[in-house]
Amino acid sequence: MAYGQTAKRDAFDALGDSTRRLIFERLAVRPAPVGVLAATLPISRPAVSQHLRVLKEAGLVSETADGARRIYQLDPRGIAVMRDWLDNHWATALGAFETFVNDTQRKDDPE
Amino acid sequence: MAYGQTAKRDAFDALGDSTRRLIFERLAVRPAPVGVLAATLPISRPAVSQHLRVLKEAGLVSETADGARRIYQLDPRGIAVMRDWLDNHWATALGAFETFVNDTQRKDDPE
DNA sequence: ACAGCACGTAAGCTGTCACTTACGGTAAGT
DNA sequence: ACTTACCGTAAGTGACAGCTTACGTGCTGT
Repeated sequence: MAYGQTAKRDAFDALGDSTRRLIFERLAVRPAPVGVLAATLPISRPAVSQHLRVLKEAGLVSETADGARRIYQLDPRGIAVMRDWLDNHWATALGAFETFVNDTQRKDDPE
Repeated sequence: MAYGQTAKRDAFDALGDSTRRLIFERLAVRPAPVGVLAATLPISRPAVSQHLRVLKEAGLVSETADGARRIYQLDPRGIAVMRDWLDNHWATALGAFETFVNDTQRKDDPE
């Protein structure tokens, strides 16, 4: 499990920024190089590069060299890690909720 | 759809902080009041309160009054919003990837 | 070989956010 | 009624993170 729980950078940290979520959504529609992404965003091109590095370290995007350009696209591994985390904790919460109800219904029993 | 895409605060913004992810994980195991959470965390109790407010605004946790204490527990709505977002964009990315391959395989055709 | 393009990195600045201490409010116990 | 416990809010501070400009590198075409 190379991508056990977290990558070099946590995927949730990466998607915690709204600009990176925008980039993520653009890449979901269509893989693109840095310049194209920067043209549709209100920030400079180096800023997009920095965001892409964070997303890459989180395992959310992958890089493909194409001459002088670098094509970025979504990476399924990072998304899988996030989904697993959500599902796992949600399953735990469901079990805990039953225990919680059983513990508290002794003194409380609404309809 | 009261919780269409985002709540008052985006769920990804809320889980972008590692301390809030810790609180989230603790609440997944077992609903708890503020004081109990703060006792197991390296930060003060008011700090935990502030984090809980962020998580609540994001629809990730819900509050239940129990005398002077406030029991916090996970809220399925916020988690569902995040999963939907991930699944939706991932599905989009899969479709886009096919288009991308079709466009680029004209000059490239590996096995 | 040289000019031009696409991109990453470095350095510096600024705003935001997480944390603290101090305070006020509500509920339970004596 | 008074004290104690549990909690949220306000105000202030410090650190981090995102942004910009400037620069260096590698690839492409003429």
